[in-house]
Amino acid sequence: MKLIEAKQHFISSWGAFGTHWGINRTMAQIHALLLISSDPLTQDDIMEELTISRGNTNMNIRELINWGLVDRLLLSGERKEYFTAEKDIWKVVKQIVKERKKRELEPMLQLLDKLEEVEGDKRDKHVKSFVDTISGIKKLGKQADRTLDTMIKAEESWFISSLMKVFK
Amino acid sequence: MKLIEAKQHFISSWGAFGTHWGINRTMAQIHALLLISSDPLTQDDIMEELTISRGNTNMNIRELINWGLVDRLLLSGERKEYFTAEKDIWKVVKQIVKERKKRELEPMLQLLDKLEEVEGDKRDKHVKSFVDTISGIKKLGKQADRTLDTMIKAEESWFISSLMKVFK
DNA sequence: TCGAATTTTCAAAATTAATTGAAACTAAAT
DNA sequence: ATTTAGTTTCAATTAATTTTGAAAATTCGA
Repeated sequence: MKLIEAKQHFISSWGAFGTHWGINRTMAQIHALLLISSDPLTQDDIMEELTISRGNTNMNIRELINWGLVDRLLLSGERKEYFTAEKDIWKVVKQIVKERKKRELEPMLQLLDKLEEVEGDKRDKHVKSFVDTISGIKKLGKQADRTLDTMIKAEESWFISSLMKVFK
Repeated sequence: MKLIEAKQHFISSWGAFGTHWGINRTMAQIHALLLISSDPLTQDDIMEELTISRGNTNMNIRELINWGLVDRLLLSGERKEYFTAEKDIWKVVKQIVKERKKRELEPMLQLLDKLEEVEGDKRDKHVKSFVDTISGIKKLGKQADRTLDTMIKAEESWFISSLMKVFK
């Protein structure tokens, strides 16, 4: 397979992959493109490469910057802005985990805390079924939260070697 | 908070949560409803509770069964089908991980294997950047694949106690 | 075998999400 | 101060996804 073909393949697959994880296709594609580019790219480069509009490109780059996955780069003597993606995939994964934890897991845990305090007789099977389910989710969720915190702080080498020992 | 109110809260939040993870709102809501119900429910119960159409209910129940998250139940003497969800949240998580691994991670790893073999001089920085990124993703992906395999086989108690020791 | 109860399908409609592109805005260069 | 290159915004459009509901299919009891 030629490089150009392989790149296209990767970009489109990464885009499709993203849609299964609640990330829009274009955002995932821009990320993929920046991941495999040896040099920083401008908005125009990205528009042209992915054949998408200026507005779409701009909004999704901004969103990637919010997620901490892409950096704006000002080259001296150049008026245009350039963009690069973090290439160390372990850092990328940690960053995504960090953001999703903050945006989704933490609010969910707060909600579960409130729901667990529902009024009513705990011996009533309807109440019991509800509280048991909520408690179970909360317990696992809190564990996941702690585990992810540690993961976010970890080095890749540490992650791999430690998990290799345990998960065996 | 009253039970009925708490249930509605949980169902709607679980639905919104699902949409961030590539799962449609209704499917997540039906799953939530079954999770917190003390008894099995019929299609009509679900339709009524969530005020959704028969077709929608039916399709999403089917999808939940495909995912292995919901079981069909035939009560003797009853003509209608009843449905229940696995209540053990650890089993639920393992089942979701198992399916997503099969549907998404494994195909992605296969693709990366092919893309890594791109033609061209590895000293060319364009080729190198591409191959390095692909290799990095593949390496982490394969590690994740192995880790998840072990997790799928694990007991919850084992999971929590082991991880507590490592991630500390 | 027939008929009623129940489940399933799927084309059309409704809803939601993504994308465009032109205008407004901003900031550097002249 | 004005022009110009570049960036951002957002209302309107387009595309994708979800939902409906009625018809078809199936299943079970009489």
